[in-house]
Amino acid sequence: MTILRTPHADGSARGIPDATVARLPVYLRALNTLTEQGVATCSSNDLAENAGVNPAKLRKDLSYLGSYGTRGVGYDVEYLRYQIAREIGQTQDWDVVIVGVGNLGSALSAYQGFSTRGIRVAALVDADPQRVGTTVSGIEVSSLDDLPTIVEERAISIGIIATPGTAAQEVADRLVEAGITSILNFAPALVQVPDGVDVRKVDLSIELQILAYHEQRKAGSDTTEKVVGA
Amino acid sequence: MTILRTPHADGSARGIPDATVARLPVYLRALNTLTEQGVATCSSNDLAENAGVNPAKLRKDLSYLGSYGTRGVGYDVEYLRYQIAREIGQTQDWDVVIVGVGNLGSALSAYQGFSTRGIRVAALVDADPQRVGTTVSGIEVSSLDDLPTIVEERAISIGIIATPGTAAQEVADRLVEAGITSILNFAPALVQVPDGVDVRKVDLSIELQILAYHEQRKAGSDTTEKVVGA
DNA sequence: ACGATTTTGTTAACGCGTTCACAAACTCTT
DNA sequence: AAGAGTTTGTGAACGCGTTAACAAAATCGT
Repeated sequence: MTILRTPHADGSARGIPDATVARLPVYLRALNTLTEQGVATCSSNDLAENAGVNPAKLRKDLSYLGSYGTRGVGYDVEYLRYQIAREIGQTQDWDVVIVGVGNLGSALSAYQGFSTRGIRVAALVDADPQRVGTTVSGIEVSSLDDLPTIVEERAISIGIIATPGTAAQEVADRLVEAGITSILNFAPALVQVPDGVDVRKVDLSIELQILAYHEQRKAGSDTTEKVVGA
Repeated sequence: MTILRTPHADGSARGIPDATVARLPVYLRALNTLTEQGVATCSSNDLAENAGVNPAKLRKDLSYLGSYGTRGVGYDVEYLRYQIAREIGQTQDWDVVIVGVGNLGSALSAYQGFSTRGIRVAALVDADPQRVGTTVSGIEVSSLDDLPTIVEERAISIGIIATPGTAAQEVADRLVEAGITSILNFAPALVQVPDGVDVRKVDLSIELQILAYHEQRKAGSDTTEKVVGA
């Protein structure tokens, strides 16, 4: 069996590189900033600076979506914003369910950045009976056992794992079983999922460990590097 | 002026690719898992599976550190764990300061995953006078104005921004001014820092937006893709 | 109307990272 | 001791992403 994607036809489904997809939300935010500043038109240079990327890279990224700029002029901020929003599905709101209402889960449920970006925390779930029934960020916490019902009733396709690492795989299994097809995993553990389910992982300590590595090199370079010549 | 790094001499400072550095903490965790399971020796296949990467990639990554395995046998789990820990500076604890004690900052200050990975939250700082003086996760919240003193006294080199996006640049400036040379930015905003300061960015909503994009394609593929052949 | 200027969209070169494939090196069995 | 079987370390091929460079297309000034 072969799946052919419409190559350039309707304007929606081409093969956009992963690296580009990951930057589209960044461009979206930069465009929002420009709108707030009352800017109606911008060049790729302007936008690239606001997004923190190379202008050529920005133009190449946008070229995967279509030709939404005008040569000699630039991009209409509002128009481009809409085109990108449509491309990444931000013309609608996405309901998500958070599993694990500990410190991190609670913080995520209250996170302001979600609502302004089309993410709505629709349900909270926890395995701990003591937490079930309590209200967090104005949402009543449900039992992990009710996941299938919640997911189906509210047509949720995205789940967030905010549990300890030991529970992550179990939770992932139950999310998939309940019909979730995209998972954002904050637990410090690798989770296995069947084909067709997307998993992204955010590991808070790894980011710090990477910084620590570079710190160590900065400090260590005083002794292990040799400064030569003029 | 030219800076030469010792190419292969003492065993510490070579030019390890960024992509490899980002994976070393993952290997470290996988090795810890193996240790807990009582495994004393493992092959690159075993370890790669635990880390969720291609075995060849794992071996190549490790080859940047040195030759710590034995052909025909594999890797001594404890020995390799120590070598990686030393390479990424995890033989010591790293003190960090968190700026912004809102929902996210509070959650981070209580995050269990840090302590087990050599990260110690040494100080909490907030600009809001109402929060200064309160105790969060057993740590007294200090004023943002005290940042220089705190950073110097406790020899902190890593700072975490957990403020709203609007405050991010201001906080970054003050962190740099206080002597911080590595920043982990959770605020949904781009921060500019001088050369010599490392910044890494974690954007919680972007990760979800990327998932939403793929979800949209999954849903949309019913109509825009054509399934051909058998 | 037309040349000068601006800025996009795109092609081509480049570099980094991943993966394959295999020789080198080790253990185990006989 | 020697051959069979493992597994590492690495050179080479490959692919993806980034960047530079430029032609195409628009505006502006005269």
